[in-house]
Amino acid sequence: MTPLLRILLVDDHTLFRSGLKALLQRQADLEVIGEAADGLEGVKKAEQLKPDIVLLDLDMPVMNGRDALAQMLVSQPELAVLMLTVSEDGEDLAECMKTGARGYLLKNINADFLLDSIRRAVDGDSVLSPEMTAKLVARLRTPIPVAPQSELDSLTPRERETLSHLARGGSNKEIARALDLAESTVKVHVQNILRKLGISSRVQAAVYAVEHGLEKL
Amino acid sequence: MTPLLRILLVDDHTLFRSGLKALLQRQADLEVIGEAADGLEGVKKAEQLKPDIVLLDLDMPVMNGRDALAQMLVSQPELAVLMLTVSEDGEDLAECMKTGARGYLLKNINADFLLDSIRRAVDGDSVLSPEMTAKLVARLRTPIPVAPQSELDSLTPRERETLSHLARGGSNKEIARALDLAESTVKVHVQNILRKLGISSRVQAAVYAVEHGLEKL
DNA sequence: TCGGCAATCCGCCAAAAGGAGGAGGCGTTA
DNA sequence: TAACGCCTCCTCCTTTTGGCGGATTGCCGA
Repeated sequence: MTPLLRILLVDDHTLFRSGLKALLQRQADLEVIGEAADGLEGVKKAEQLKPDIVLLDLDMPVMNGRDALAQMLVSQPELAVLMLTVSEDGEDLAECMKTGARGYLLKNINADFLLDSIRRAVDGDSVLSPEMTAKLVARLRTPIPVAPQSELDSLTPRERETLSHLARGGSNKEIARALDLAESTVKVHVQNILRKLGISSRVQAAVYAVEHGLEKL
Repeated sequence: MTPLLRILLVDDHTLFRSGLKALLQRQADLEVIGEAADGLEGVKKAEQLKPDIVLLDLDMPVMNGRDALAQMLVSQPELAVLMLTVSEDGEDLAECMKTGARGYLLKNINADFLLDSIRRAVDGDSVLSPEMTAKLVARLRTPIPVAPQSELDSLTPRERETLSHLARGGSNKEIARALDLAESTVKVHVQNILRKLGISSRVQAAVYAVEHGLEKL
């Protein structure tokens, strides 16, 4: 016999979960082992129950599906997660698949397609709603323009220099040595960087620097 | 009744065409109106016969499927063309879909999937073999190869989770709140992360996380 | 010439991080 | 059973940060 596939349902609509559960339980090889009504609860249940697959809604209170997905994959990178949502947004799709969702299904799919998708996802395949396949292909045709130059220009040259050293992990004292400054001066620069970037810790500043290709300066 | 879907088969294997034709003709709503054994011939027939959909092989003499696809779309931009091939190469897939193929199917698919795909493609949907969906998604993820696992898998799940929060700029206290832990526990995790990654500050850890695509997790 | 700004420093303070040790629980594996 | 790794938490300690408040110099443009 085929091993039982243990399923976790995460969706904030109780009725939707109930219906889905009834539908899935009719299959001999499927078992719903848990439910959650928001992302945070979903992450916890995924951790506790170690399901074979998670059906995850996108739009939920407390923690949305995207973040929940990310959290689940941190502790269980091989977990099969199928997004099950109403969002036909190509951005949502791309984000989820990039993050590592095993599939992205719209709630308008029929039962057979869902069942088939569940089994395929557990086997390691990626599955998409037909409509979303088209969106993904469209994305392929228009890569992504992106080129945001930003509040980075509001930084003074010295501040940028300080930031680049900061992003390499130096302490204020080390940065001061490297730039031949007093530590107090470096602290002032760091303060200004934080204020201008609207953040509150040097760690965030470092991440910002890396994401803007500033760490190599 | 549903209108007849007029199909053109382009494949250099005669036997494959025969079999496919027999299969398709069994469907009341499908009709094979023409065949071609190479890309050039395929382009001509597509021009003459104005089919609703073309099933097009990739590897063919005289003119390959990619070029034939491009040619067909010049004169009939709205023509539905399904690539039907043995190539599981992600490059082939991406090229064909960029050029404008309506779908990319491997020859190992079953009949039902093919019939379903034909009807969906004519309706304007994009269709992919399940295996190729995974390849496309993988392409989406390429910016972050994730591949260089390295020291990263020396981290325990909890440490990875801690690291991902750290990379978002959270203080130990905030991470503790997020993970529902004591701050002291988070400090232990951070210490272990620093030791395992061979670095000496949380800033470096955050940078490492970002460069390894772990910050969104 | 004056105001603004970048850049350089001070001191002070509370909070956070880094580092070392120990310790109990829990599950897997030898 | 014992050993091991992981997770959890603790204390005690030093160093680093973040966040104030100043201050001085020099440059540039209105």
